[in-house]
Amino acid sequence: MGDMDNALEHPDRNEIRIEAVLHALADPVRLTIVRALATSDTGIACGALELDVSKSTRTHHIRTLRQAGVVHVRPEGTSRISTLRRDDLDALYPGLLDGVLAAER
Amino acid sequence: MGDMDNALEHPDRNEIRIEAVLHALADPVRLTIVRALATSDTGIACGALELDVSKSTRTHHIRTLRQAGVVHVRPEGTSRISTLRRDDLDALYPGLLDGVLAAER
DNA sequence: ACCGTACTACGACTTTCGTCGAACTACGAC
DNA sequence: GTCGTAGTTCGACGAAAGTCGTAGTACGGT
Repeated sequence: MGDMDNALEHPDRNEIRIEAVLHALADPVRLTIVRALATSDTGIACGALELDVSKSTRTHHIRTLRQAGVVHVRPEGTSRISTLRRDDLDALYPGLLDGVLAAER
Repeated sequence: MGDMDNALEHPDRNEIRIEAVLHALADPVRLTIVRALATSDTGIACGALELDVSKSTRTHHIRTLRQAGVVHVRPEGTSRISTLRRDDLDALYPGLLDGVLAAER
């Protein structure tokens, strides 16, 4: 059953590092994902995201976002539903997420 | 006199891209620089920054920040004084900078 | 003019990162 | 059970990024 190295592990709020968050957001694909998640309270399955990258690349980006503490991922059937960890990010870095999302250019 | 490729060129406010800003901020050395600049209205010379990297690396990071639109650099004698482009960043991405700087951890 | 200080330019090297395809696991439906 | 769908894992690859030392430019002081 794999190595369990990152079997849906999420950092606690106090384990989230600003450097990792910024790095996670500093990629066009991941930024697209975050923007999509920001418009959905229910969350979005990886495969339902409109991205022109392969499946494995999608997995890679979602994992990066998850390990950075930007998104929460929960299994649901055969899917993985991602949601933005808005409350945690707002608590740690008030304004950061809003500022990033304000850049609709 | 070099190639003038980036002779203190700064992007206009409307040329600043969020992706470049986030990438610029997503490095520990540059984050240190930004935090230092945030506490100084007069600006700081590259050499006056407390960093354990070489001179050329310092130049590299300051250029990255400048080209991303995060800092403004002006010559002053033999020094280059860097200042945070707080107004531009706040106008484009309100809250972003404050959020990043809130992370004093 | 000379010298020292402050920084930049240019390679070079190493590491990280984004990307992919192929093989694999997990779950639901039939 | 079989099949298909949804994601993951594992290398592998090329591109980008951080680091450095050396050499060079620019400016101020003497």
